[in-house]
Amino acid sequence: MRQKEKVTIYDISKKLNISAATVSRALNNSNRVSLKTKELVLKTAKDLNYQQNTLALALKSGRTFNVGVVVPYINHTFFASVIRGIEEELEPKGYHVIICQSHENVENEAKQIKALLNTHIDGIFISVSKTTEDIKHIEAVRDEGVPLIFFDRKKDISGVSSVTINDYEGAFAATEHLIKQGYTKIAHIGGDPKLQIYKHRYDGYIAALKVNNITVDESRILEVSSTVEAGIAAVQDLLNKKTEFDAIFSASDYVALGAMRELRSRDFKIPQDVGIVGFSNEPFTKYLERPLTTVGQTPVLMGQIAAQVFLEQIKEKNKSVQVEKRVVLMPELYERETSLKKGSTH
Amino acid sequence: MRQKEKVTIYDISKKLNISAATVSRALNNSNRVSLKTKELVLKTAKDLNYQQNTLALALKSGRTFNVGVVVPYINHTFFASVIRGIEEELEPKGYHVIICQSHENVENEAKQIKALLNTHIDGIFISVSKTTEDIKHIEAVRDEGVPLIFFDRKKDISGVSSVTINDYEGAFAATEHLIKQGYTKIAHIGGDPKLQIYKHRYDGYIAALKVNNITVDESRILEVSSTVEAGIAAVQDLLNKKTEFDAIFSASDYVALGAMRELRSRDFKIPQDVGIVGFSNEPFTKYLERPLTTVGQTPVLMGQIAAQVFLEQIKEKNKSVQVEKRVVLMPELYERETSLKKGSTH
DNA sequence: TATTTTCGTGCAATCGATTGTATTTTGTTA
DNA sequence: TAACAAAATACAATCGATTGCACGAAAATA
Repeated sequence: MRQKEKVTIYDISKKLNISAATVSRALNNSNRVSLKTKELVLKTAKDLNYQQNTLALALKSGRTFNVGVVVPYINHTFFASVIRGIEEELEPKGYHVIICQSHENVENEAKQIKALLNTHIDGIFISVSKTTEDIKHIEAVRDEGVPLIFFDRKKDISGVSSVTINDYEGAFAATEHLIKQGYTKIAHIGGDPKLQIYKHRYDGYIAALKVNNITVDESRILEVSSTVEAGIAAVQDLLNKKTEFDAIFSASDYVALGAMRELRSRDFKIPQDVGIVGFSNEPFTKYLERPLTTVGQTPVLMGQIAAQVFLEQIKEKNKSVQVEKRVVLMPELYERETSLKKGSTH
Repeated sequence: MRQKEKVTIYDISKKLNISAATVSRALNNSNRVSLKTKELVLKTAKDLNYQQNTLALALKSGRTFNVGVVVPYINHTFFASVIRGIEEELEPKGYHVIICQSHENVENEAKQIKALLNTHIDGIFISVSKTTEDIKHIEAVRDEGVPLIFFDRKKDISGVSSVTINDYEGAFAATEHLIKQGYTKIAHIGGDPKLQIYKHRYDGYIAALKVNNITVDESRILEVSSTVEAGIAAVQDLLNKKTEFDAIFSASDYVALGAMRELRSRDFKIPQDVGIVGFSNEPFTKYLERPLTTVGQTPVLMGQIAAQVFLEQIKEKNKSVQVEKRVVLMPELYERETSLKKGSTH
């Protein structure tokens, strides 16, 4: 298994007795090469199975046509779908998407970004980890002049574009939906408010209560990580403390799943005794024994738009204008069984 | 936002009035450079915030320290976990893992592989798509002399190593477990046997029936794609055709989920009327209202081993020996409620 | 036919780091 | 102190493609 010899433009130039410069120009369809030579070069390139060495090209041009995407977890459908959206937009333009995961760990995130910068990507898309407070590693991207786009989970850094969804409105709609279904003692199991998304969901929840003249009871509000186990623990916590509640608005589908499981094991009836709404519309929510009401976020669209923002940005890179673009998408509530006390509204 | 000027070894060499060659050797800790110069260079490199240009290095050395992983879907926990295993082994050694998805589409797969080869990765890990029959694009990897490792879903190509699990034994154990629970009319909803994994699961199912003197009823055997929807349709199909069955061994957790949902909506009781076993131990299986019995595959370990095989292979690359290594892992049955007619065995 | 313009090509530098082969400097020994 | 070995450093080619500049030949113009 000998390493196959790579064919270079020099091999072509030797074979045709012309200079490598001409071969390069011919391959790039320069109008400074005669049609005859062009055809000859193209044919020879094909015959020899010439493959352009992208490393050499990247070294010379400074562009690699690779972009990096950093997400907390690749196996969350939400993030996987955003990535899909980015791929759909960028692959037709010749870009290759390098996917990295931070595992919700800021050190990992910094490492991944460093590795990406080191391989000279043309841009970075990032949804920051929960533990990301120090943002030196993110500012470093901007400082190197590498286009940077936040999606879903952002940090406020001037000059950096972002594509997010309106978590506030999503949470507001979810909470108001519960209220309209007749629930009044609505608990909120949210996430760390250091992440804007969780802060906004919390705000939306509070606003919906206030608009509907329901007093906010702090004991019904918990902050947990977004895992099934945390959802189980959260319900145990509420029950142990004898906190009254007849509904839960969770900022995560996984937490909602855990909550449902724990409630069920204690013989609470869903949605009769307790109504539940999650967030993200993970695929499993639809197929649960009792399908989960949840807020859907159009992640593919989010990825597509993020990619478009990136493409605009590299266009403008030469002109020394700096444009910061903030796109906010509207979420949609999927009303399913876990919250329909009164029966389907459709 | 000016592009930060990159610091090169030439900048260091100019500043210290020495040649770039010496700087390079100093940075690489060559013993042909005096300790004094070394220290000077290292200090200056730090002061100027020198970052090695990996593109130049890759161009010269032919190694990029990037490896590619191609999977059908990144959001399947199984694949995500394998990737995690690969990362765990390879990142400490300075490698960067580039993740790609084929979306179960052979053309996509070929495109991704081409893109990877084009960016000069040092190796490729792949779990082939369901639609992969023509394997020219995979043979091309081997022919270019790029180390290639199959995991989970493999094709038989001589000289290519693989890490798989023993699907036969997993299926055998799952089926025999159902038999021991008293089920006799066990249906099998499998996948396309063109994929070895599904063929082996089918074989294990058949073998378990035969060993236990249960006649194989072809009408109880279906082939579907591994989605929830396909599981729903499969059960509908069985019922429409009035096929008798008191258990289902599914080659996919997603299909099992769909099957459960459809059975439940028709008022079948699980596990009393119908026992169910899935395959993969996807995280949601544990948290279903009725937790799903399933076959677990140690995917993180699979990734780790695949990475180790890769590391061995690049070591041996220089010596012109060609070693093909086939590692087969043993799966484990997780007995949960959907199959425990007689109650827990523990 | 002489002069200018256009066209097609080649030369050589460049991107940044590595490395075999000089060459210089230092140190050792007679 | 001359002669030589050893150590430290410099030179220059290399990886593969691109591109500004120069040059010669052909074509257009006077």
